[in-house]
Amino acid sequence: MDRYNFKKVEKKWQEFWDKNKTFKSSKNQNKKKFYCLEMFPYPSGKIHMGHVRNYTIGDVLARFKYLQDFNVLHPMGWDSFGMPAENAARENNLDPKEWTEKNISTMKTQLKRLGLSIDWDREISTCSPDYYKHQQIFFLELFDKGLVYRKENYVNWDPIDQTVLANEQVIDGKGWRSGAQVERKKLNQWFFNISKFSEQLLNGLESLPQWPNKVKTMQKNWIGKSFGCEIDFKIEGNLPVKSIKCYTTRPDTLFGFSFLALSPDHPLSKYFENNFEFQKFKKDCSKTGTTEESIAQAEKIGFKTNLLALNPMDPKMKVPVYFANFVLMDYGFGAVFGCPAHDQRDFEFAKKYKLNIKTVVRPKNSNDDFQIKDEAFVEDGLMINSSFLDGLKTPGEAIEKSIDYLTKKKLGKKKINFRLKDWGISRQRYWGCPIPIAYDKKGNIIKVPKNKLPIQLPEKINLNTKGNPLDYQKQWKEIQINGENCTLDTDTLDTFVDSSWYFLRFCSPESSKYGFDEEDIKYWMPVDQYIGGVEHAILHLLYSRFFMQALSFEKKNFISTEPFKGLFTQGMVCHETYKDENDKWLSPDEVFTENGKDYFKIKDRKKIFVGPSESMSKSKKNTIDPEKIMNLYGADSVRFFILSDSPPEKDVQWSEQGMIASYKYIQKFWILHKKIIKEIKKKKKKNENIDLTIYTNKLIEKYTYSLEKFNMNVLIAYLHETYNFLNKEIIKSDIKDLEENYSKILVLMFPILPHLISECMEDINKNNKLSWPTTQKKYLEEKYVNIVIQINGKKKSLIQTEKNLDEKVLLENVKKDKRISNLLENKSIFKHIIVKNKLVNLIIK
RNA sequence: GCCCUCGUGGUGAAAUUGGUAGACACAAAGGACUUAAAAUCCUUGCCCUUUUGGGAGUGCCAGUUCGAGUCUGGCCGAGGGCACCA
Repeated sequence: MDRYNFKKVEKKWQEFWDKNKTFKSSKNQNKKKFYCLEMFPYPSGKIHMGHVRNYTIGDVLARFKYLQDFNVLHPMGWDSFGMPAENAARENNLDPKEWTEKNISTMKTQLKRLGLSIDWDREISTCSPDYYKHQQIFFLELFDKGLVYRKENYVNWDPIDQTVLANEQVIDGKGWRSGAQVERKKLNQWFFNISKFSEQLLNGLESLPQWPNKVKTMQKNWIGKSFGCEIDFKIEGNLPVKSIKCYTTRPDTLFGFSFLALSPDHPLSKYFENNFEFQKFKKDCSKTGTTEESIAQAEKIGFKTNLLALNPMDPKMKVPVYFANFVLMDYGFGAVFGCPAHDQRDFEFAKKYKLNIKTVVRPKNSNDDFQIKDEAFVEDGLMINSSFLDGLKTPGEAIEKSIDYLTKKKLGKKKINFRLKDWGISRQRYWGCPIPIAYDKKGNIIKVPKNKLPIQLPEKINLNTKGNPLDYQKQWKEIQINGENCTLDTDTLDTFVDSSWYFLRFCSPESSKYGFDEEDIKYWMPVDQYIGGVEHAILHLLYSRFFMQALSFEKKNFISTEPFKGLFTQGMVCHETYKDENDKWLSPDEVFTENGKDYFKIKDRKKIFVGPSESMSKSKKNTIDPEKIMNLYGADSVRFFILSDSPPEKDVQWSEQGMIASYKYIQKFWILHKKIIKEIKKKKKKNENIDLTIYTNKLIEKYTYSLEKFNMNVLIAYLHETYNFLNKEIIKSDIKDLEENYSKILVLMFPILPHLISECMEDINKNNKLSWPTTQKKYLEEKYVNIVIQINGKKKSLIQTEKNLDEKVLLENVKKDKRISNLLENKSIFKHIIVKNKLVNLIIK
């Protein structure tokens, strides 16, 4: 018998789908729509296994929805702006555009080989002027709505390369190329006012039941709503400063106040600019870089001023004012009141500068003499040493009462605070969307008029310059606006902006007037199922949600301001790691094993070290190239395997054995298929085989259930089971309803193995219009059922009975069972529990 | 430190939501077919017993229940997230 030739078959069907535009989608008001979207890839060169997993999951769902007769939108595009293009271009003297386009073409071919049901007519690329033109229009719209503004912000600055570094380009506080100590530098940058929508973004999470709780929790924490109090501290000293504002969530601990700490960037720092010691202190702070993590790891340092802060609870209590490196300007008012006894950071700071530490909260199970010792006490407790607050429960009562007091005395007031910061969108790079803003000679901000959009990136420019390459483009920068000579902003937009609205563009990829067409949006949006990596749980998803808010702000033309109704985050693809005796990473191609335990280098047969399985990455060389695998085993096998071993939300372990098993499944299924076709075509009189019909109906039920729950690994198990069943039962005799049942089973398999099943379908009915099978109730209800018999809750036996058997008769049958009757000897049944058609539990003494 | 998630055979994992634990697959061992190998198929898989059987068992300890992998509390362990968030 012929082997299944996946190369021929897969090519045949991919060409068929292409030619017939099988997956082309258009609005159809008579049909229910389903918008299935996977996170679009960055065109880095070739697709990796993570893409294979992501797009296979999405494709199975999309094809399932096609079969359920939904009007499916399943598009694909390219997140094609970003640093790797610029880096690759610098390293190999290439043009980022050419590099990107070449990668897109390669990866598109690879995705097509996977057999995805994509409507390629909607393909978009964010680096295309057709796309970013609309983004520039959005930018100006948001500018008009007051949602874009300019302010100074710190960046990672590489003093040797004279360039701004991304956080990931800072390694151990040093520039990745130059190795120079990274400094903090202030730059004027553009911001989206995302914090304006803090409340909406937080509340919106409540309306997303089809999102993983994990992601919602992460976003909730990121937005970080807190209830606290704003306090005006009166200040005494030699500066023209009367008061300093602080935000606190613990006003109850004010009686333990022992210092006031300001961020080094606090406005008051201007009075110390000429102070040599302060300069030195600030320089020390700036060495730590801009990531919060690096600030976290730095030792706590401070600079003492001559100012004194008065305790609002008792103005006679005066404490010193410091600048401290652990206070962030971005949060609250850039000033905190220090209560060392009940905050660990304050405690460490107070220890270092020998400041007063006064305990004002005690644990519930101690007495009023309680004193904190080696660390701050931060748990719930009762107030002590705090005048009118003494004895109150804290937090809770004590916080409420202290806020009341401060409000009455007009020293403070209740305040809700969010920790969500505004989104800085300026990037000092070439390969991004130009910002449609220019400056006149006086430096005023001038919007680029719409008829001059898009501002296109200059092509084929020299990238081997220090700093931002666009700064050197003198001709390009010059622009005439209203007869005046202006200069373009040379920064480009954060690539997260590109991906914050691409799902809208997919609805109207051709619309030239505006980024999307409102009628299209009304029909297709929201995305019914969004699928991607959990690494985008916060930023990309939050920014996209913000974009919907911002675009509909003062407009309300969207059906929903939430872009993604359902979200699924898939796990990573992992592989063992290998290292040689010199601690160098080895790729799986470079090693071999004979017993599955000990691994050796192919080159010199030296033993190597096997590390833990980790997510595939180029740096660890533990990647498997999907193209190579597809050449060896075909697309259907890869699709089958990538779903088989683990539930999609968990990490999956790549296994060559598992891959081969998937390949074998397809081969043996093909052989079985040919046998079944032969059976179907026989003209003999056929026998009734109710078992097959029952099996098929049950399969349809549980298969659909698991698919809807995204339990794709279970689907694979069912397919194995189905093969085993068919292989055993069917060939035995001529069966009447074979064709009908078998074609239903094939439809179930279609989303996972589209090429193989298309080929199989051709043997049954060439012009079959496939649709998802439904079940017939009468075949799901069985005549006989298995009843578990328990004694004192433990399984002892199993009997088969008629369904819905009378309880008395059932109990008679149970007692007749040999094993049970043995166990019942000399015992009396003192209670029985019957779960209908399932179980009998006898309680005996 | 805070928040979240998860602990089931040698391995990846199922378990229709409180009712037969280990489906399905990988690996291993034994066997069948073969001159042989490959391929394919079958059996086994914790403890006691020659067998028939019996027992234990879902990280650990309690609890609720006729019955717990599933629910509750405590502990232990692993993984993930975090922006020192005042």
